[in-house]
Amino acid sequence: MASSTDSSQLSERSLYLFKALVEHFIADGAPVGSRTLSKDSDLNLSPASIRNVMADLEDYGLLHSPHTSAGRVPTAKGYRLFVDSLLRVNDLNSAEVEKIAREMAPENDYSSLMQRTSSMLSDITQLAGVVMLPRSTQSKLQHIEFVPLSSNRVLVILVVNDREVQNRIINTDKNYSSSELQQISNYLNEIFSGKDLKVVRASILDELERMKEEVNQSMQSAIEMAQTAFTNDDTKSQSDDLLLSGQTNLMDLAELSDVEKLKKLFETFNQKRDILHLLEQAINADGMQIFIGEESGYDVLDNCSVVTSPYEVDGEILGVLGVIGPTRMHYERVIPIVDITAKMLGVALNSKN
Amino acid sequence: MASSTDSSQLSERSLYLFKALVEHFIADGAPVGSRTLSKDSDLNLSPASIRNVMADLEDYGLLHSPHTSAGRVPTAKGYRLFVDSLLRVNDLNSAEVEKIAREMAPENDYSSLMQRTSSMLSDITQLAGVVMLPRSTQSKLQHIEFVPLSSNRVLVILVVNDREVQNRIINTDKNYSSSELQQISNYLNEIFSGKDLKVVRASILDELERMKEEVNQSMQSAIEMAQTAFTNDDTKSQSDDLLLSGQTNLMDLAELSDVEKLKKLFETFNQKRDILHLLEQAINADGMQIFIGEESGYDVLDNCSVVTSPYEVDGEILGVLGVIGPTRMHYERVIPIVDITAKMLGVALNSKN
DNA sequence: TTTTGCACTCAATACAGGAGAGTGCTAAAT
DNA sequence: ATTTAGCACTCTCCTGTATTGAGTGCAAAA
Repeated sequence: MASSTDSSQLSERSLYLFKALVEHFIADGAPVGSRTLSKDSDLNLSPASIRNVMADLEDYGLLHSPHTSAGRVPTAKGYRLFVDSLLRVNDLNSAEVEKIAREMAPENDYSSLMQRTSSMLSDITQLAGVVMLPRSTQSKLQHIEFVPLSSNRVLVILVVNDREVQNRIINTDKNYSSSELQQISNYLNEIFSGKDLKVVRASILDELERMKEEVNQSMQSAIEMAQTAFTNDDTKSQSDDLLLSGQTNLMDLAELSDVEKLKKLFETFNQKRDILHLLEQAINADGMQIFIGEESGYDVLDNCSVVTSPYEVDGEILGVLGVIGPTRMHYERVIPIVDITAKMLGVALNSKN
Repeated sequence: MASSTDSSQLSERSLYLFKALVEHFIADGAPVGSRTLSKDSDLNLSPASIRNVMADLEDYGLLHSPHTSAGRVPTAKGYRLFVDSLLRVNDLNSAEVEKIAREMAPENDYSSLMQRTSSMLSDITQLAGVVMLPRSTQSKLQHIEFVPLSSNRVLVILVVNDREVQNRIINTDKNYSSSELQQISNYLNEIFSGKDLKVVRASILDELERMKEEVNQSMQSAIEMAQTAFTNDDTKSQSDDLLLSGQTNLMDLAELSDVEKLKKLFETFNQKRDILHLLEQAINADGMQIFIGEESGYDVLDNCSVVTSPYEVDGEILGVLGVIGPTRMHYERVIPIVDITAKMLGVALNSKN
C-alpha cells in the first residue's frame, strides 16, 4: 500500500479533527467546513489551518468534497477508521436496557420471541432491524407426526430443536388409515428422535436398504414416507429464515430520499437473498461486524451500514442479528444496542431449554 | 339530493365525453384539456363546445381542475360513475388466464397457495396484491397432538380445516411423559375431531364438569390441558391473516411520489389493521367491491383504489382478495383479473377437500 | 507553523420574462 | 338553439440572470 493510504501516519491532531468532523457530520448530515470545525473543536485553530489538515485527510482518502465549495464528508474508508479506532461507545441507560429485557420476556414462544427481537431493534434504533434465524443444518429432530388428510394426502409435522415446527403435505401411493400412520410415527420417533436432521436423512437411505431383506411391509412404507418427508426439507427455510422490520424507518432518511434508490433497497429486502448472504459472512467472522457502504459488496447498500452481532447459546453460534441504516448513523448508540440484544437473545433462548 | 349531483340528468354526449376523458387520463396521467379531447373523440366538436360540456361535468362534481389552466381530472365521484356505469371490462387473453391457472397449481400446500395468489396478483397487475385468509371462526378441528418439551412445557399442535397448522407452547403443572401425552391426544382426537373449534371450546367446559364425578384422573388432566391449549386461540391469527405483496410496485407511481405519503401508506400496510377492516367490509357486501379514494374512509388511501372480490368454496365465502393501486388504474384490466383469481382460488381450495 | 488576505468556485435562491396550455365569456355563424 | 371563433386572462413551467453565502486553495505575512 502507498503511504498515502496508511492512516497510522496521521498526527494526533489530524485524527482529533477528523473525529470531530465525523461526529459533527453524523449529528448534522450536512457537509462540514473549516469554519464550523474551527469553532466547534477545542483546539484554537483558524479555519485556514483546519483547511490544511482537511486537505491532508482528503489525500489519505478519509474525506471527500461533494463539490468545490461544500464542506467535507467522510468516505467509507473514513467511517472505517472512525468505528475501528476513534469511536467511543456509549453505555446504554438503564431504561433502554430494561426495555430490551422486557421484550425478551420468556413467556414468548420461539417464533414470537424472534419477531419481537427484530421489531424491538428497529424500534429502539429507529432503523431497520434484522434477525437471521438459526440455520436448519444444525437441527435436531424432536418429533415426527403424520396426520391423514383426504384422498392419499398426508400432513407431515416435524418438531425440530425443541421449538420449531415445520409442516408439509405429501402425496402417498395408498390411503393410510389413522392408526397405520400412528404406527409409522411411533416407529420413526423411536429410531430417529433426538438425531440431527442431516444424520436422519442419511440414515433413511441405509435403512431403506436394510429393509428390503426383512419382511415387515408396514415399516418399509414408513421409511419410504419419511424419505419423501425429508427430501425437500430446506425449500421453505431458505426464504423464511430472515425477520426484517422497520423498513419504513429508512424512508425519512435524507440520503435515501431518491425514490428510485429506495425502491431498489426495498426490493432487496423483499428478496432477502442478498441480505442473507451478507449476514452469512457475518456469522463466520465471529464477533460484532460492521459493513460500511460499498464494503458490503451490494451496491443497493451504497450509503448504508449494517451492524451485526452473532447470538449464541452454550458457546454455539445460532445466528446473527443487527440493524441496517445509513452510513451516517449513531454508531456509538447502535453498536451497544446490537451487542446487548445479541447477548440477551442468547440468554432468552438458553432459558427455553 | 340536489339536481346538480344527479348524474342521470347528463346527456348521452356528456357521458360519452366524460368516459373518453377518464380513459384518456387513466392512460396518460396528465390532466386532459378541451383541445386534446376534441381531437381524441370521434364526435367532431370544437374545443369550445367541449369546454361547455366539461364545465357542466364539473358542476355535477365529476371533474375537477387542479388549477385554472390545467386540464380536468376525474374526482372520486367521477371514478365511481365511471366504474359503475361506463366501464366496459376487457376479456383477459388466454395467456394471462393460463398464467393465473399455473400459479394455482394444486401441488402447492395451503399456505403457499395463498402466498402465491397474493404475489401473482401483484405481479400480473403491477400493483399491490392482497389476500385475506379465511377467518378462523368457521374452522373445524382435524387433529390435536401434544409433544413433550423439557421441564413442564408441552408443544400443542392443532391441525385445522384439513390444511392449516397452528402450534403453541403451554406450561403444565406436572411433567407429562411422552406416552401420557399420547394417551391424552388419542382421547381428545376421539371426542373432538371433526368438530368446530367454537364447539370444542364450549364442550371442554362441560366435559370438565362431567369429569369431576368420574374417577379417571388422566382424562381429567387431558381436558385441563385442552382448555389451556384452546383459550388464547385467536391471538396469533389476528395479525397474521393478511398476505400483502408487491408493495414496492406502488413506489413508482407518480401520484405517490411524495415520500411522506408513501411512508404513511407503507406503515398502514405493516399494521395491516386498517386494511383488514376495509376487507371485512368487502366480505359482507358480497360480490366484487371497489373502494375509490376517500370512499374507503382511510385517508392514507387518499388517491388509491382497492378492488376486491370474495372467494368461496361450496357457496360459502371464505375470505377476500384483491389489489391496491392508484385511483388512476386500469380498471378494465384489473377487475377481470381480480374476479377470475377469486374464482380460481375457490376452485383450487375446493380440490383440496 | 499558523494565520491573514484574497481570488475563485460552486450551489442555492430569488426574480423576471416568455412560452404554452387551457379556461371562460361574448359575439358571430350555422 | 347550438356550435364555433375570437380574445383576454390565468396559471404553470422553463430559462436566464443576478446575488448571496459557504467554502476552498494559495501565497504572503506573522
